Amino acid sequence: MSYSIGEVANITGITISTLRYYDREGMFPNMERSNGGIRMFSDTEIETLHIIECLKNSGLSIKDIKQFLNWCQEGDSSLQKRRDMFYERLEVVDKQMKELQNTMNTIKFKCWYYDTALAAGTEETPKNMPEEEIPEEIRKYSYKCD
Amino acid sequence: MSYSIGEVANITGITISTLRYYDREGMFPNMERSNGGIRMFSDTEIETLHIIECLKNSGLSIKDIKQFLNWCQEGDSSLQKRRDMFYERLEVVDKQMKELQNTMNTIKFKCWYYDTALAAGTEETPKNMPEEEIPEEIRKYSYKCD
DNA sequence: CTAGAACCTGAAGTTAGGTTTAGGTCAATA
DNA sequence: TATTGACCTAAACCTAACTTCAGGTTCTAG
Repeated sequence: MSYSIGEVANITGITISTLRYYDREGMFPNMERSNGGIRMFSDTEIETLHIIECLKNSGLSIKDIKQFLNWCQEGDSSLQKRRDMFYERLEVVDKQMKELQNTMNTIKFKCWYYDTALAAGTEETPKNMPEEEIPEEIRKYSYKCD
Repeated sequence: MSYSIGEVANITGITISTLRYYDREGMFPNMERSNGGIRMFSDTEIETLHIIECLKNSGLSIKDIKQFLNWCQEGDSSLQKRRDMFYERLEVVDKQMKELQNTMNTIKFKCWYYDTALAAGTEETPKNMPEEEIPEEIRKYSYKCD
């Protein structure tokens, strides 16, 4: 089964120009072309795109992702490097999740803060509220400096 | 209590040049200067930096964060807009967390995949493994197209 | 009072990750 | 066979978010 660039764009939600850019960067070393020079994406390339998205989300640059894809081309001799890379990503994403949880906590605090302000008609109300009146779940995220 | 730009850089981990850039962009509308023109950050600015980080993590651009900080300057008349913005961020960050969880699942699958490959000496082993031999927790992330 | 560390400004430079443009070619359909 | 929609390339362009540079000022410790 092979797909045109437009089909892949539809399947994955990645734009055509980005797909061509990835190809230019060498992300699809095994992709075939029709006689007329038209790209023929296969399931291999779709899976590569899945991995590219995953590694991008984990904070890797396009350059580093290309490095990983090069290792894949080298075969079993690069297994250790590839394993280590994924374990490193594991740690990084774990940190990202914790940071995002902090972000979420601050946002939840702010949602309470503005709900309270709107109910009272003024920001002064939540701003001056004594700690023990702040809902327990968000109390510790009030982050007051002064 | 007031802090020099260098102290703030130490406290927050944000570089001096970034702090100056934020100031140039108007993120600290109430910050004072010494007679000689030197920036004097207060706890208000430290808290603003905390919010800037939070909103950046939630996917907002510097321009949009500036917009929010402008609303803060307008006082109680902008409470509704500010509330709505935080509820929107809530949704966005919720999506981000789900996406990051997917990323994590793919990475965990790959960790298993490469551990298995290394133990066997070849990638063929995990690649051809029948589904029921893949550990249950990660089985559904194997993402095979072919 | 002087040395040097830390601060200041405006303007130019950098980088990643694409996107757009211009000028074509390919392929399925009427 | 002619159209037309999808595809192709190389090269230029774009944007966000900083960072660096050059040249000058302020502040603090000896």
